[in-house]
Formats: sequence, C-alpha cells, structure tokens
Amino acid sequence: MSETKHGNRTQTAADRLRQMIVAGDLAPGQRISERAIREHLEGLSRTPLREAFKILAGEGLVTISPNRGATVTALSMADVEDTMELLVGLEGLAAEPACKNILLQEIVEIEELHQRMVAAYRAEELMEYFELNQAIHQRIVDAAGNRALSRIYAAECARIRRYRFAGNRHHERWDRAVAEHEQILGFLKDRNGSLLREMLRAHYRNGWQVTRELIGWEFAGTDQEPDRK
Amino acid sequence: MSETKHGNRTQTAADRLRQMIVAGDLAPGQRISERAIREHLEGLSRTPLREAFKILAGEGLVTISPNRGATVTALSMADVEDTMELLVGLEGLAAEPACKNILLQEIVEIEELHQRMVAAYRAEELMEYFELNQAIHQRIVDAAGNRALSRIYAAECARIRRYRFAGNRHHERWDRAVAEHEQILGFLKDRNGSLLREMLRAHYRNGWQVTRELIGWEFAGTDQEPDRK
DNA sequence: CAATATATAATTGTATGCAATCAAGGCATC
DNA sequence: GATGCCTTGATTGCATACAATTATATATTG
Repeated sequence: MSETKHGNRTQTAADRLRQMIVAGDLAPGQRISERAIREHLEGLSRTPLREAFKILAGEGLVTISPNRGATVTALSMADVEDTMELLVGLEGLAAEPACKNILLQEIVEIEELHQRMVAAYRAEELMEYFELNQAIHQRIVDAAGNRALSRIYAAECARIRRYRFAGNRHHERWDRAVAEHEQILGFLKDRNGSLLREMLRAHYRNGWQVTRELIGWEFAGTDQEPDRK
Repeated sequence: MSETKHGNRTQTAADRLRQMIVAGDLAPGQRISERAIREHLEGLSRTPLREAFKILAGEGLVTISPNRGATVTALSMADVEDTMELLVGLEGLAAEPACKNILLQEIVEIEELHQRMVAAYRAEELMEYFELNQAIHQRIVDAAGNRALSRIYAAECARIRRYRFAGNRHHERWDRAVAEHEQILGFLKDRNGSLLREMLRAHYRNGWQVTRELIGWEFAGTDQEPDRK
C-alpha cells in the first residue's frame, strides 16, 4: 500500500507541525529548519514543507523571516493578554445568540462533554481535562451560529493554547472551574444570555488570573530572547 | 539593475494577488490557474506563486481544492452577514478601551482622515471615500490598543471588502454616514465608551442595511454556482 | 442520437538542482 | 590581544523537471 498518493502532503505536513506546535513539542522562539523537520517527518520534500510553513504563518503559529527561515512564534505576555481579552470578548458576543439558537440536542452534547471533563478531572488526566474544557467553550461559541466568529475563536485559541496550558498544571483551580462550568451550562439551558455572558467573563478572568501568575516567570527566558543555539 | 533579488517573490506575489482580489479585479468563485496568473505577473515561477496561494488561503481570500487549484473565495450572503455581525461586535469591544486609551494626537489624526473623507465625499470620489471610511474605523479599533483585536479586524475587513464596496455606489447614504462619523468622533473625544459603542453599532447596521439590498441580487449569479467555464 | 468508455491534453502536486543569502571561523592587520 | 575582512559551509529562495490527477474530446456501442 504505497502511502505515496498525490494531493495532501502539504496539508499533512501542516497538520503535523501544527499539532507539534500547539501541543508544545516545539518551544516558542525555536528555529524550525527545513532540515530538522524533514528528519522527523521522513520522506517529505522541501516544497510541501515550505508551503506548510506558509499556512502556519498565516495562522500565526510560526514566524518566517526572509532568508532566515521559520521559527515557532514567540508571543510576549502582552500578546497573550491581548488575545485572552479578545477571546473573552468573542465569547461575550456569542452568549446571547447562543442562548437564542442552541438546540436541545446541542445542550445535551455539551453536557456530555462536561461529564467527561469532570471524569477527567477526577482521574487527574490533565490533558484530557484541558482538551474537553476548550471543546466546551468552542461548542458554546459555535452555538451562536456565526461561522466567522467560530473560525476566529478557534484560530485564536490555537495560537495561545500552549501558554494557557502551561498554567493548567495546578489542580487547585479545577474544582472551581468545574463549578463555574456547571453554572454556565445552567444559564445556557435557561437561555439567559446576559447572565451567561457575565458568567463566561468571570470564568475566563478567574482562570486567566491563575494561569498568568504561573506562566509569568516562564516568560523571562522564553520570550525576550527569541532563540539561542 | 537586475530586479532578481532573492527573498521576496512569494510575498510580492501574495501582495499583488491580494490587491487584485480585494479590489475586485478577480470575481468571486473565479478559478485562478497558475498559468493565467503567471501571464499577468511575468517572470514568476510556480513555487512562489503556489506559496502565495497558501498565504491567501490562510487569509480566507482564496480557496484551494486539492488537485483542482485555487479559486477566489466566494462568500454566501450568510457568510458576509456573519462577518458583518462579527465586525460590529469587534468594534463594540474596542469602543471602551479606545476611549480610555486614545491619545489626543490620535484623535487629531482621525479627524484629519475624516476631513479628507468629507472632501472625497464632496468630490464624489468613490474609492477614496470608501478607503478613508475603512481607515477611520480601523484606527478607532487600533486605539483600543489590543493587537490581536486589530489584526482580526483588519483581516476580516479585507475578506469582505469587495462585497461591502459593491453596495457603496449609491450616494444617498453618504451624507448620513458623514453625520454619523461626526457623532462617533464626538463620543470618542468625550471618551464616552458606551455611547460610542452604541453609535458604532447603529452606524454599521445602517450602512449594512443599505449595502445588503444593493448587493442582494448580485449574489444570485455569483454565489450559488461557484464557477462555470 | 444518447451514453459510456477510453485516450489524450491540461493542470496540479512533489522532488530536486541551482542561485542567493546568511552564519561562523580563520586570517591578517593594527 | 582585539578588530575587521574574507573564505567557506550551511540554509533558504527560486526555477524547473517529473509524477499523479483531473478535465476534455473522441470513438464506440446500444
């Protein structure tokens, strides 16, 4: 079975690289030489790889400097904060239309995600918890039924994912977050848009405050000095 | 003087293509074969052109179908409406921080843009008017001081630019729009965030309502049938 | 004549070679 | 010994050749 089909090497490369960056396998600021990556993603030639770089650059995940190649985009604390503020705002925009438009079926699905998230919380499965948490928020935004909004929200989440995740290692916040999620679901079911918006706002701010302190000192080394060999 | 310097053919191609698409030289849904473009942008080889496609695809300006090449992204009426709604929301998010953070210098600059816009309005210089109008809104958003917000706002504006422009040909809206802009500037100077937000909201909705009707029938042909040869 | 199958042309996806640029180290000079 | 220049190696940008896929036109058959 020759895996050598025509038509998706670029996309595959982009997907794998995105995964690596978003999951944090590649450090921010780190240089990604075509050579190094091709050793990991064997059998890949330069052209699709370079096209993949361009795709990821468009998503803000890598930064390309002319004649100097690609690096994993390193965000400053200010960049991350700006983006968090934007995400809060986007969820706020989604709240009322989501309450108006959401189907019972969708609420059930979100509750299911929530149950799985609680299970992951009990099992202390960090990654799973984080993923489901994000998925729930995305689903709420999606429920607003605005494709442009959903797209932007997803893209911006991906961009700062690793920074938020870095602050997720401490459990103390989790139980409160779970409680907040339950309130959020409650308002969604009651279709109370304005309260949902306020709750999402508070939820985000609470979470980010914890995260910010945890990652604060991490920035000292990673960000100011873009990269070192 | 050989123009054959190394390091920016891809970017140049992307810029020129973007210009063409945003300005409306290429119709939505139209196929962009590598061949055809290379005839216009002479001396360009396939590699940088294809990389430019990927960049523009990331910006949502072109759509790439595997093994079938690139087309100018054709948005449905629903897509444009979603995006307009998002833009309203983003301006709303910007309003209060903008009032808080804007410098007098920046207000002066925006007023200058406004004066130039009024002049273009009087001279009935369609394009100039439209450009300045957009620039003013961008500057207000920028004044909020959130880079992520500014970036998204600019990108989404570009994505639907040609659709909004299509409805800009009728003058009857212009005088009202100018008046609204003056109110907007007033609230900005007064640093009245909530009124600014409401005004921006109303301004957008008024403008879009006119535009929507004007472009309504244009969609019948362009959109439902993506392209035909 | 319609419909399908097949061959052929056109177009896109990928690999690779060459040119230009950048980075590092050695050498000469002060 | 330090500093600046030049050479050399590595890396990126671009052009082009080749492979795979899709579209088109023709022929064949019912």
